[in-house]
Amino acid sequence: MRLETAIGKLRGSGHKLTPQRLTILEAVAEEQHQSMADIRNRCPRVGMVTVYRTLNLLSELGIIRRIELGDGPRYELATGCHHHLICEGCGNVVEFERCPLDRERLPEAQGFEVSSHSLEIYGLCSACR
Amino acid sequence: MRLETAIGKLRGSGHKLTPQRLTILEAVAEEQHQSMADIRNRCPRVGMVTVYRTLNLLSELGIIRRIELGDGPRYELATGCHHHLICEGCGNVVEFERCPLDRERLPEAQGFEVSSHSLEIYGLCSACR
DNA sequence: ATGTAGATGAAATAAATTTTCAATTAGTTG
DNA sequence: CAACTAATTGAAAATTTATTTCATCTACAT
Repeated sequence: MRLETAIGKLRGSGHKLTPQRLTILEAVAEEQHQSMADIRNRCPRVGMVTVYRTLNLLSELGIIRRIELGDGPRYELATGCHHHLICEGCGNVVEFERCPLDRERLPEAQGFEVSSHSLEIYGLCSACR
Repeated sequence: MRLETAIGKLRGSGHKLTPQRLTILEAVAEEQHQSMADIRNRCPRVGMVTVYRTLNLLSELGIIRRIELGDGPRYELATGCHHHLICEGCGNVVEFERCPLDRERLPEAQGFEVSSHSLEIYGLCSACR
């Protein structure tokens, strides 16, 4: 999802676009799986309360998503595909692009309409093996 | 992973098997994605501190895993495959068994040795559509 | 049975998150 | 474009969640 789409969703659901919200959105969009600390560092002038509230609002609207990769909560834009490799040795996380999902085997048959997904693959990185 | 395997891992890494740890392990094993509240309800006689410490220990040992499905942290046995359908409308979560991953497309080539994974599929359940 | 390193839990502490509420502002309306 | 209003912000307080401390206890090796 592009930033513009996110802003459209926000406005479309009757919320105001404030400079704070824009800053936070940009912070989350800038890189994958941002921690609270990452986000607050990128938004030094936005009050903590607003950061928490905005992350909750954006999550509820389905614009961003909270994920767990081993340490605390992290946030990402709720785009179609996220794939993470998580090393159980050193805790390092890297993304990869190529989607290993077989669409044929997705459970759409149950009446569930799939919009996006997040995949966490656990194992050992080459350094830790 | 069966409970026995988990116990083996725990002991094998030089930790003691206490009744508290066993209770907590059983609580996590009993059902998928258990919340802190779920776990504490199932372990009423185990002190809060021990619950937190044990969940951290078991996570570090790779026996259990912390995941995020929309509300707070949840815990599961770190078995090979977990697949969740998360409705963005009502927040409901259901599991499904059939693994939609195409092993061929997993990034083992990068020297990463895959041991397990967790997949979260977001969308709308039939009721919310 | 005994010894001991490791484990537990109550209390205190710290960290993370939410609520409250007065002041501010985005976006509409005249 | 000035005025209005409901939504938003943020400082402080409150609450919730998680960790540290430390005296006591116990699993398990001997």
